[in-house]
Amino acid sequence: MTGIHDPVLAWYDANKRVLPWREAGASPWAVMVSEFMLQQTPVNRVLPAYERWLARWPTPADLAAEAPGEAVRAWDRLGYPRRALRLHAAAQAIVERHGGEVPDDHAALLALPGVGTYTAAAIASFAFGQRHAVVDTNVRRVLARSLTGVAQPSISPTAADQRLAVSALPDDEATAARWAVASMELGALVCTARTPNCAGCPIRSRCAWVLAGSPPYDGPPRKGQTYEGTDRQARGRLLAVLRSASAPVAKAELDACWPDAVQRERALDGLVADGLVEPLARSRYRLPG
DNA sequence: CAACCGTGGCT
DNA sequence: TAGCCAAGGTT
Repeated sequence: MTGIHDPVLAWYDANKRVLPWREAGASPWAVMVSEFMLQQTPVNRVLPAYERWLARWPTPADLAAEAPGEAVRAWDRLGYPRRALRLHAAAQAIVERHGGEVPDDHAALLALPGVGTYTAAAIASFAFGQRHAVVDTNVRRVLARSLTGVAQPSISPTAADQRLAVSALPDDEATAARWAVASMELGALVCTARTPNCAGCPIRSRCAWVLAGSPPYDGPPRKGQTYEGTDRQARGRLLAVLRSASAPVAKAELDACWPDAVQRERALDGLVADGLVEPLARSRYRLPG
């Protein structure tokens, strides 16, 4: 399996995208911001928000000093706005517990709000050059195909995925760090979910899935996520109104953005419970101050 | 652990 | 067109 390292690393050097968080001057904080934004949001949509965010808050302390609502507003339409709240809380934790510096320790990273197994490993690897299995959906797919020989990885991450990724990690720290980005980039650009570009793949001659004749996916059906008419959509509508408002918003204005009163109240209550919306006196609402 | 949590582009 | 998918985390 080590046979796949060199071709993927060489492919990466020749084909990697130029991304701001990969520049030599990118700080650990910049890497961390990018990782939060990239959780379930495509690169192209992250780029503008990322640039604005770092220009405004170049250090964790800068963000920590702001009201959380400003983070939610600056999050714009990246989706899953709780990530903005968690990034803000993580910035505060970094100031309080780590002197304002993004920690380089995996366990310390994992203890931050909004940082799970993947993000902790990604920051430790990308920002600090450490050796970690950085297992995201791209890497799971690359390993599922090239090593396991199946069209798609399991629906949700498993301990087996993690073990496989650990076993595929180069021994040398610097090489492991390069492998982490490179294997992820291969999954993003070539070994894609829908229509992989196997003709352009540096390891097609060693890929277990290709060698098996590229058999189609035969696992359980993937749950298609509906969106129309869901609480999520209602929450999105409500929050969009509050994001664009510069002053507290009257309840009546929120009522106008979603017809079903029961669902609307549930969504609003949920936003308040999540800390994304702050209720004020006289039935007015705003982003948390 | 399954369900929940946004938003938009692509096929 | 309607689904599928996107650098996950939390409960």
